Amino acid sequence: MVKLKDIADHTGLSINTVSRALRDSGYVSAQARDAVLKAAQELGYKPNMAARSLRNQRSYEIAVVNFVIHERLYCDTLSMEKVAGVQKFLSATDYEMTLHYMNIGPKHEEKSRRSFSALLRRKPAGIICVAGGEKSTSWLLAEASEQNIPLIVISGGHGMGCDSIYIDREQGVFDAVKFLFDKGKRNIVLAGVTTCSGRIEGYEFGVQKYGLQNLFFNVKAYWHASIDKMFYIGKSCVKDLLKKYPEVDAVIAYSDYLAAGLVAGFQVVGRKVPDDIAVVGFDNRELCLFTDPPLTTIAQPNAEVGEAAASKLLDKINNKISENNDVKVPMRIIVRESA
Amino acid sequence: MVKLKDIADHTGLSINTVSRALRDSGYVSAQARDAVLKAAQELGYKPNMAARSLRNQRSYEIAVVNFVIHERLYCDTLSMEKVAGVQKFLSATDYEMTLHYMNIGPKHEEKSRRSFSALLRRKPAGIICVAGGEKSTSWLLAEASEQNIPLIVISGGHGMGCDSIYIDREQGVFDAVKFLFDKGKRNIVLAGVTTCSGRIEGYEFGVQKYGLQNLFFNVKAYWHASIDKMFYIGKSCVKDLLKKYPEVDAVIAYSDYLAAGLVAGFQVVGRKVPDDIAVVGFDNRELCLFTDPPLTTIAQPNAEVGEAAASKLLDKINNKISENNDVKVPMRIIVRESA
DNA sequence: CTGTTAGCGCCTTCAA
DNA sequence: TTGAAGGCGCTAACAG
Repeated sequence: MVKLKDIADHTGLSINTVSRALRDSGYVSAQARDAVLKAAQELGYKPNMAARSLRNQRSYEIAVVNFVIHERLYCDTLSMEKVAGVQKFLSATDYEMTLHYMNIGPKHEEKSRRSFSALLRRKPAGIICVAGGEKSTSWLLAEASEQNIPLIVISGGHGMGCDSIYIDREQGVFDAVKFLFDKGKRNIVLAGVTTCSGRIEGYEFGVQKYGLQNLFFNVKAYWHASIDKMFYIGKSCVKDLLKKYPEVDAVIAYSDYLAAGLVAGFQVVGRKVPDDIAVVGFDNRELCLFTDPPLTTIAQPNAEVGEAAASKLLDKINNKISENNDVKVPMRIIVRESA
Repeated sequence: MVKLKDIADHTGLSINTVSRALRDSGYVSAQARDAVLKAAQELGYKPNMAARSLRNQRSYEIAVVNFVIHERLYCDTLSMEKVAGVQKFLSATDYEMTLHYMNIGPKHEEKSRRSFSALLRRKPAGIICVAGGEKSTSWLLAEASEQNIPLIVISGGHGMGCDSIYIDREQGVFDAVKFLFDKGKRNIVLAGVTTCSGRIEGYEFGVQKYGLQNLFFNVKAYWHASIDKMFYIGKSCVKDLLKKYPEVDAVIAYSDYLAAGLVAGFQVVGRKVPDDIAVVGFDNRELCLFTDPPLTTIAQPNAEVGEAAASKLLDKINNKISENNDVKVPMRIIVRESA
């Protein structure tokens, strides 16, 4: 393994000068610098991160914590695409990404605390929390900041009291309203639950702006209902929806699973999608490809979000930024055939 | 941070004795051992892995390489569940899991080689390749073994010439044949492509054993066709299938996407699933929940496979096993309503 | 601008 | 059975 000493021997300089040259930390003549860089290149030098970590008393590990709100979300595509984005960014740096899973919710709190402590004891250079927008994890932010470990949350909402990259659901739904309005739809229903953050605000802003009626339809599902249940609810709530809003000509659903159910339900009662009623989903799940017709939906740019989070975290680690702030990332409409 | 010296001071022993006691490497009196363990517990000692790595000239990083055969497979659920299984196992050890992505196929080879070299230069303690069953990656196995880095492949086939955990597709399809036979089906078609490894063998073994006709139906799809295309092929091949095998009363499809298409296609032509024709899919994708009726399928135990791979890799790292061998993991049928 | 020195925490000699 | 010494590769502090 090529080490500093090898470069030192090769160039006739001291180990220290080589080290300074490679780290670009000044006090090196241009001549020495060039010689070192050339030798390092030729010999294929790679720093020994273990030695560097030991010396600097800090690791070069970025821990990504995937918050698992629900058993089925262990490998949720939306999260995993973000993780892949983080890894993509880090692969071009000296940092390594480690991946961790943590259940949240009251009955997992003790175990989560223990595993988070274990994580902190490894002193990662930074932490990225994926999907950790829940209030129930504030203890985690506190612990990390207490130990001075930079942390960024990828979240569905802003104002976490820490750095965050957040998906602008509000704008996404607003865009969907605009999209439907431009298609000539004038009676746009939002089908969701009262707690579906961002979506309601974006919807209300949209209908207000375009002078439309606020037609909120509460599907009365649990936020974390199983996905097939959500589908079933969508399919079976169609009658109620049509009774409550007979004039409806478009629906924005708070999840693709619900939207898929609605599409199936409308078919059953003989309403044509999208001509009679347009349907827009949310999240761009794989399922969108298989509904009939395929589902137009509002997508998160997951990979980009992951990359942005990693980039911002490294800035924070290197003290390029100081005060906490939220970076907003836009959603965009994926147009298929349901709207 | 609590280090060996702290425990040494606390117990009045030397650093060295403490170290030996903690690592259970003998030459320590029972008395000293107990005192050390107690102190370590009390003080909350955790080894400094950077120091240990530096000293031992080896890392405690297990690199998981997720092979990406196709753009959409970056975050394929089947792979990611395996990754989660690896992480679950490792979280109870001193090892860390890092995650990497690598495209395979001729046009990515150069980049892959570079990124694999970069990975090897970090000297991971071991490597787990997920979905790396392709011949095109043999160079990778060679490089790892050249550098003496233990490697395990999670694969769809055996006989990789290295340690592997492989999913027994053959048995999975055989079980499906048995399952359908027990349901009274006697004209079971296998719908797939000629290259879908394991499935054909399992099918042929099954029909032979139960004295059935070998009814293979070639769907003429590319192995890596996009998933919506696969669905479409399934839907549109129904007529050909019925023409070729009018007597068919069950179909085993080589992928859930194809199976979902078949279900949709049978509905169009008025064949009832499962009464007229039973359909069994492969992989247990999320889509199975949303077909009408929901899809019975053959599932891989992904998490278990990941755990098994991690366990076996650590054994290999610690020289508990020597010669290469393949561990076969069974698939199992998930019964829903399509069969 | 450059080189020497010391030490991060751990583990492997080797001596007691 | 125990302890002392040395060094893994790197970088900060200091001296030249």
